[in-house]
Amino acid sequence: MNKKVRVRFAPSPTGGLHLGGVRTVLYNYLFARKHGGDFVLRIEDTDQTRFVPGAEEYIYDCLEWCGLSPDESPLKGGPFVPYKQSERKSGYKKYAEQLVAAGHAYYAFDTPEELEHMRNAYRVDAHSTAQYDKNTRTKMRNSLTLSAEETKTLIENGTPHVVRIKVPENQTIVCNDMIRGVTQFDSNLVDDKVLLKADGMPTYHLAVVVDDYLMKITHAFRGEEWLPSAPVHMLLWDYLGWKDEMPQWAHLPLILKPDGNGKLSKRDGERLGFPVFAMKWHDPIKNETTSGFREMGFLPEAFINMLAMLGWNDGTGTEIFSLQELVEKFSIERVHKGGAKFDFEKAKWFNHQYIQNKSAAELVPLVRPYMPEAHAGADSSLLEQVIGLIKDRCSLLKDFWVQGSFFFETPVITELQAVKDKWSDTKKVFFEQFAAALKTTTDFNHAALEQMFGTMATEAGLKKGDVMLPLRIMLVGGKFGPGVFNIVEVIGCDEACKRIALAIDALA
RNA sequence: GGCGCGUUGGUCAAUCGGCUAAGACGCCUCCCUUUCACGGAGGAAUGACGGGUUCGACUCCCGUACGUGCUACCA
Repeated sequence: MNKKVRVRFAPSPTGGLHLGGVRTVLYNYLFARKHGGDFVLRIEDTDQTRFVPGAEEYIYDCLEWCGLSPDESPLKGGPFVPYKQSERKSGYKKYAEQLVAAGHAYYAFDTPEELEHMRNAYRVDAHSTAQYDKNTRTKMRNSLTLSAEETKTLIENGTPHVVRIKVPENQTIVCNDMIRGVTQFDSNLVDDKVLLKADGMPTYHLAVVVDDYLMKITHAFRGEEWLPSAPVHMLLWDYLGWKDEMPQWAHLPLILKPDGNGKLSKRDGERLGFPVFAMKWHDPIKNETTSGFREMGFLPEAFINMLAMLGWNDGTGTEIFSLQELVEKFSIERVHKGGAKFDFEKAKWFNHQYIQNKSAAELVPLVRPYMPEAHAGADSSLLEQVIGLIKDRCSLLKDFWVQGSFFFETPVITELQAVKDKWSDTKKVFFEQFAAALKTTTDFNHAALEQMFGTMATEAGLKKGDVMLPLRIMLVGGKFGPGVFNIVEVIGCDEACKRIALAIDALA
């Protein structure tokens, strides 16, 4: 066990990269970095019926945005090219045949109709379907029931056929998992999975073990949904004669939906108003676009940090970790066994922390893409000033616009009624005088302005508190935002006077 | 249905036999702030159930319940 650590993330490019997928990438990445190993990205596109244009490129983009770039991939290349299973197609057949020759697999010629019939005919009760296994394979059309001659003829005639593993009877198959410890399976309950499909492509089961072997993978991390098929993989490692090279397994817990039960899905995100994909995904087949964490205004570091904590912690209570710190602290043994419900509020909290830890200047280029087009080119020093004023009330990058749009455009007043209720001629006169005073004052900074405002209010026989809120609503449009006089200082005299005048008109 | 996996506050979770059960998110109260936030101080809220083992069990074992995953020529 002193081989160089090599791990892989092996997605099937069929759509957006889901939270759970990114976390699997992350744990692979952390483990590889921690142990000075290699992180491989392998594209498992063996199902040609599920090909989705753009899905592969999307994965590369996601990993890059997350800052989790692989050392070897279809894009980058590496010592074990190609890294796409569709391009490795020709390599799998010989292993399937090797298994047939050794008596660990067989050819099966059953049509979909025949399979369907078998599943119904041999089921033990109404709730289940029969498996293709030791009980039923003797009743099907395969090289176990057909003579060698018949089998040969069928194959030579080009009869569609698959290769199935011949699962042994009465064995206990043990999977030793780094997270869960020992799990045992009764081989009598494992079915004869297809290894090589009729189109010549391997199934996942054959492809993972062959490629993990060929690519010298030492540790295989994947979602918990794979645990039930682990015995098939164990058997394959054994039958192919690679038992000593078998990677160590770790089956990661699932990420569940926040409410109710079940695995988190794209639909839940839509229903509950949060993303489940890392980045925006456009499905060219269904022609629908799904927004992602990036579009929502997450910083990749925060997104990664949040994901790391969903199912793992270092035991100290620390929650904020840089990627480098995660690399140092991460250990697969501390990953939980149980699934975690995703909590979007907590996710936002992580992002808030990261935003607060950045200076306004650092935030300028990050916030800019979330500005509406008309203001995307806003002056950087203005932007920096605004960001500095509002960042502590922003959790997402897109919050900067909702919290600060009034710095850039005259707002629509949504809370006029709150002013109107207590409006008076005295106040009207006061605000007119205040606007006039703004134009002549030489000391245009928030502290001086506030003092002037207070003094004038008193002179007009008004309480400062009675005119603060009206001023805020005139300038901001609603009851929110940073200090009113900071706002006056930033938007400047002309704009402030204009908004006051506009509001006075609206109140008339 | 079968098989696998899991189960500490609403959520994420610490604990690896000594618990008066950390911490974080969220929620509530108060302070700060003549707005809303931020920040500060408090608060409510937890071991699924039943048996064992043990001086002692949230921690170990066995059942039960519940949840979840798989049960495709999909991954």
